[in-house]
Amino acid sequence: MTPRPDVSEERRAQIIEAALACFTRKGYANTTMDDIVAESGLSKGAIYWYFKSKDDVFQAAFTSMFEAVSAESMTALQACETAAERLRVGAQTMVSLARDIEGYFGLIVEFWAQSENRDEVMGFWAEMLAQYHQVIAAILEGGVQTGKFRPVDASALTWMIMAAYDGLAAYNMMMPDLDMDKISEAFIETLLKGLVADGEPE
Amino acid sequence: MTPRPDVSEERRAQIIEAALACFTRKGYANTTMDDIVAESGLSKGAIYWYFKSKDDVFQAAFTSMFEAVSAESMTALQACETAAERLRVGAQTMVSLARDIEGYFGLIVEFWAQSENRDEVMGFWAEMLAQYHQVIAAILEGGVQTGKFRPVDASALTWMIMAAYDGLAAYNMMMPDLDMDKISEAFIETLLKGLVADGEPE
Amino acid sequence: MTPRPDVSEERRAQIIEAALACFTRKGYANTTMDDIVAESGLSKGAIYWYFKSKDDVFQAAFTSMFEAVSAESMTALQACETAAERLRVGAQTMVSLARDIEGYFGLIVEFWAQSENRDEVMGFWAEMLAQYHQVIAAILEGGVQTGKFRPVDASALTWMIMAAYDGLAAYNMMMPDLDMDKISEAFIETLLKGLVADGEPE
Amino acid sequence: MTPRPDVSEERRAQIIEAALACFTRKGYANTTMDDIVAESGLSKGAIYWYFKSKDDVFQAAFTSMFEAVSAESMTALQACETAAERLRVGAQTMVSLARDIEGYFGLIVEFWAQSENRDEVMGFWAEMLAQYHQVIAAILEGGVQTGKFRPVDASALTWMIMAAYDGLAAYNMMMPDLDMDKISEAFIETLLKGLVADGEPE
DNA sequence: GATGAATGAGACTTCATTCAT
DNA sequence: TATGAATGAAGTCTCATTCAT
Repeated sequence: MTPRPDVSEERRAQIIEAALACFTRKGYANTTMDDIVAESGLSKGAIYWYFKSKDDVFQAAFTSMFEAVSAESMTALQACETAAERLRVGAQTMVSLARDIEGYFGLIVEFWAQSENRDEVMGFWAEMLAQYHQVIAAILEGGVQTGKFRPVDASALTWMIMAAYDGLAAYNMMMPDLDMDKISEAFIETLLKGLVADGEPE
Repeated sequence: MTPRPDVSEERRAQIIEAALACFTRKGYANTTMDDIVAESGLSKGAIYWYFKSKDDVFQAAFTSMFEAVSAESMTALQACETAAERLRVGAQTMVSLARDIEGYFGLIVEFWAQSENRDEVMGFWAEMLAQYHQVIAAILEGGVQTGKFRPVDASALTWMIMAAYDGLAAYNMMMPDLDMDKISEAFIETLLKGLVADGEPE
Repeated sequence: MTPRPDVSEERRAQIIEAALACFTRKGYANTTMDDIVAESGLSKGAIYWYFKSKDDVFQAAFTSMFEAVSAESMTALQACETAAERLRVGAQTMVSLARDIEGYFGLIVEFWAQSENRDEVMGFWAEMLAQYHQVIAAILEGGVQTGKFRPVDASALTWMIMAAYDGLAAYNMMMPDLDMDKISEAFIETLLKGLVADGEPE
Repeated sequence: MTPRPDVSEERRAQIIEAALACFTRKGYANTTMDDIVAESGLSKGAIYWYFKSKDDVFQAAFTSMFEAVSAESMTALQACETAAERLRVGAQTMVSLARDIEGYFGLIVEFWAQSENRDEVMGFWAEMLAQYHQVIAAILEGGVQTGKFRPVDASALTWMIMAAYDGLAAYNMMMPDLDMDKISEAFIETLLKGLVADGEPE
């Protein structure tokens, strides 16, 4: 009697993938557990075996996606030499993210907005955003410390840059015709103009 | 025989006020018609006498709020002399908005997300955002035309600024401890540095 | 001060006409009091001033229509010489009725079927049908007494003839393509063949 | 591990039986889903697991009843030798039907009347009535072809016979004291007199 | 007489979750 | 582990009827 191979990780991944597909396609509220069941090819019971609720599936799916994306973008950032370059690459990454996971920020907001227990959910996102914030703030601080950037409140500016790209992702969901590349470029270049210290090349 | 005074406007306002209170407190999905009934002190039938659906109540409530806010900020903007000043005042207005109508962006997204007919709802937001966009883009274009600002893609930049403030509003919902004033200021000042043409005073 | 002319009969007629139009167009259940209000051009309160409920309107409308139709068909019948002729004319009248008041029997049945208080409603129709029955039974009995018709149970046969034409009216409502004239003729002629006594001309 | 026995057919039957009981007792409109829930002993969800709407339950219930009745009467008809005999047996069957499923014609009409989409529902009845029509028309045609019956428009006459018995069923709902047997007999015998060809025994 | 705003009980349906097998 | 039938609370909306003016 060989022990059955452990399929639980595989199953979780299967469910998460299906869930993500449903959520991005139809939003959180409009996705039913039956949708996820159909998309995953598993059974209702199986979903509830691995996750304790619809909320739980959602958070797991989002965490998983977020981790994958983080790893990827980290690699891209590390290849950059200057702070300006990093900002540009970061911006491109965020635009790509919005395109790949269509409406990810809309999902975040929707999920939060319709939560019975907003306080609990708040913690979840706050943590995710904090990680994000740390990476970008480090880029700005790097620029400031090397004298390339004027002294700015890196943390504050970072929040706003993040907000801008997350907001753009939400806009893109509601207005698919926006040219995100053009918008992002106009923004980043102006910002860089404002950031670069006098007399410094980029 | 005095004709009965027309109370319909009063009733509509009563319902809208109640609805807005409920929606901002609990989100769109979690607000039931019974909540609005209780909050307004009217009956279910009365709500449906003045509005044809929950959606309809929401759109009316949101429009009414938007119009009130627009009127206010317009007045503030008209008192400004320079484009830079206008941008600063506009920013402050948007921060105030986020503080006053906590979660307005969540409502927008949630309402959009739950719509059966997203295209229809898109039109609703598109119009609202277009008005918003027009005002801000005009500020930037004004700056460019007077030579105060470098030539920039005003429309693109405007979308991003709007996205940034809507994103910030969303962040503020989920992280109420953010110092929005500081964040907004760091952002606007950097942006202005990047905008102002060489050799020009602000 | 001339006394205001009494408009109550006029109003009742107005309401009844509107109600009949609505009921035949949409059936009993699907007709709302608001439909009748709209069709009549009066107000909700006016309807309830003259009638105490939707049921009441319906019964009044039906009675009124029935009386009008009865008077008309009586005249037509009295012009006939033989019993056979009377039967033929009666048949034509019933087909015309089905065509004019489209679905009248369907309305009767629907109204009965969805009544909370079927027993009460039963009496209403029973009385109407009894009047109807009397007229037709008299035709058959006339034929029998003059020796033109074989001796038959005139009352029983009458019920069935009435049922046939009312049933046809209902069928016509649900299957508008039925050729009622042809169907009625095939029926009446066969029936007359079976009725006419041996050796008698029609 | 024995596989779970499939109870779905049993459940459907359980629901259909409960529904039929409710519908015949109170009519279509006055039967609520809660009535069916209570009568069936199942839960609301269970009903909607097996049927997608109240309409769907009704159609399933009616079809099932119709099929049961059809099978029964077919057997009875096949035992008859002559066309006249068949007509008599058919008539008895129709009277029994009216007695057993009191108000079936009311249900037909009511269901039709309340339909949003009458055309769709028409198809449902049309099919049912067409089967009915085919059987009876075949009897008449058989009589004509063997020379027992005079040449008549079998199809037209059939519609009227059906209408007569459905009409009678409706009358019986509203006037339960009618002696349907006597009425039906007087009718069929007269009709047969009119049908049988000269010089033919029955 | 007449108006029409207001009422509120009640209907159908959805869907996250559970649990016997 | 896995299944999918079963649960039932909760939600939106309709509409006959009432009543202050």
